[in-house]
Amino acid sequence: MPFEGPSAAPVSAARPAARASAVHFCGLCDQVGESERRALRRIGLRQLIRSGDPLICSTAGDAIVGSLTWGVLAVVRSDGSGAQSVGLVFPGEIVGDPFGSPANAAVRALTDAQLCTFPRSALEQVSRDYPVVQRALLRCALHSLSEARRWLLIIGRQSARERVVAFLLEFARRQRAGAPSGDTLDLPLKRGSIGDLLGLSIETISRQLQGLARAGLIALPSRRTIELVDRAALERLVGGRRSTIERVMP
Amino acid sequence: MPFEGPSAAPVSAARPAARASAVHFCGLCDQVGESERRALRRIGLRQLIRSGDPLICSTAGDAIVGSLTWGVLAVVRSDGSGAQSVGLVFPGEIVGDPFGSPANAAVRALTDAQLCTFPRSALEQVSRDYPVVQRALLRCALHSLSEARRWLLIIGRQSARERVVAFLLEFARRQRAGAPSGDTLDLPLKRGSIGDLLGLSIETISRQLQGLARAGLIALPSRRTIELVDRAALERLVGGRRSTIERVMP
DNA sequence: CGTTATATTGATGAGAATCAATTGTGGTGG
DNA sequence: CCACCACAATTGATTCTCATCAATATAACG
Repeated sequence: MPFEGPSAAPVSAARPAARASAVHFCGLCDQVGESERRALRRIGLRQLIRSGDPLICSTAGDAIVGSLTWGVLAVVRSDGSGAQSVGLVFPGEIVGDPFGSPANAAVRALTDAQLCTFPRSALEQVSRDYPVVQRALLRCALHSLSEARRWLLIIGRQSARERVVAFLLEFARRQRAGAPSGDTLDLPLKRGSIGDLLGLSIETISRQLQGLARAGLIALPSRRTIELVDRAALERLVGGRRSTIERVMP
Repeated sequence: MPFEGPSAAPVSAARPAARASAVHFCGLCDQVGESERRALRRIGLRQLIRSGDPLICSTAGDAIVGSLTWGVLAVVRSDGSGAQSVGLVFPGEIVGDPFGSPANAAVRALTDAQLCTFPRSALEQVSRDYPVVQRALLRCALHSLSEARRWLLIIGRQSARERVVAFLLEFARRQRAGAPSGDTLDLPLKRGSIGDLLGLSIETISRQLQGLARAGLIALPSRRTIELVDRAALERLVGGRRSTIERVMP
């Protein structure tokens, strides 16, 4: 347990809001100029979340919008029969609906995580004063949409094997911002969560991983570590389909 | 064939850009004031598209963004082995990526359709001058994201029966803006397209529809018409799962 | 009225869910 | 340090759903 503070403890937002190393193109604070950043810092709050904890998405009746600086989050739908993930959030991406009603957001931390949170209304004011912020938000939304579409393609028609491989490559891709050229994934998900995400059962995930390992395409040194041994072969497995991924908006 | 003009024929953009009846909250021209609307009208072009035609997403190297006024579009990914839809576009929603590279968008009309198209760069200029436009774009993007997440939930874990029912209800919901309280759907999709959208085969779609009809939940008066006879029962079929749909953004 | 797309229906098989049992992995306290 | 426990992961056996192949049937259309 890397964190010693209480979970989701607010921390004074004194420093610049983003670490240069762990963010990619979609960060909120990284797409804007110095003055906007100051304004954001003024209303932002730095939060630490412990793995497994839910993100509190509203404070005092006001929804919040968060910009993840490190860690991985999952967007989940929790109905009676267990939770289903519908997406992941990686560093640099944002979570929470700048317009939506508060309270019906469900986000859970898959790893210990850190994010800057902004009260919805305050953020709105800032984005009125600084159009660039508005622009950054739009970019983020479009990015998330693109990722959601990506998942749709994977979930839609692929076999279990293809889904698992796609997941691994996807995870490697999105995580790479933090750990460059990593052929060793440190998966923060347990099998069940992967299953949720891919629409497969725990057992199927396990079997597929073992199968891939037996085929020599990956290695499973520890329970939560996966090595991409033969990345080329893995990409060939999902290859035929990845040709024209589109960055469309509707 | 309702349209006589050539497909995708540009039409002079003389009138106000939206018909009041067929749009809902996410229209581009309907969320902004009069002056913004004038600016948009100046750069917009009205286009008619024939059912089945692809939307040309770039003109002269510049991508376009379109705001659908009526009809239904599908966002498709077309790889070697046939097309797969990843989403529908209903009146009032927009299509095309305001930031993305041109040319790799794939959108096809499912019905005859009409939309206002804007050159990407011109739209960007307008949204710089009028922050409200930027805001409207963000709203649209978030709306689309929400819909994409919805699909993810449906496609993710549901059985064929549930998916088909969910599709019908979803379609009824989204189409209702045009035809209020419609328990009679005029499906512009052929079975194959539904299959694409739901990740099911043509035959399965057919079987499920027939099954629902035999159970008395729907009626199939004609090939492209579906009546929701027992909407309550239909909603019960997908019900358990729809509880906490979330409008989240990450 | 033939011709071509589209839809329905049936038979079969592959793949994944499910049920059930076992094996690992940490964590705790005796 | 080891026994013990709760939890995660693996493995096997079985069932069931859906894709696939194949054969009509029904429109749609010139």
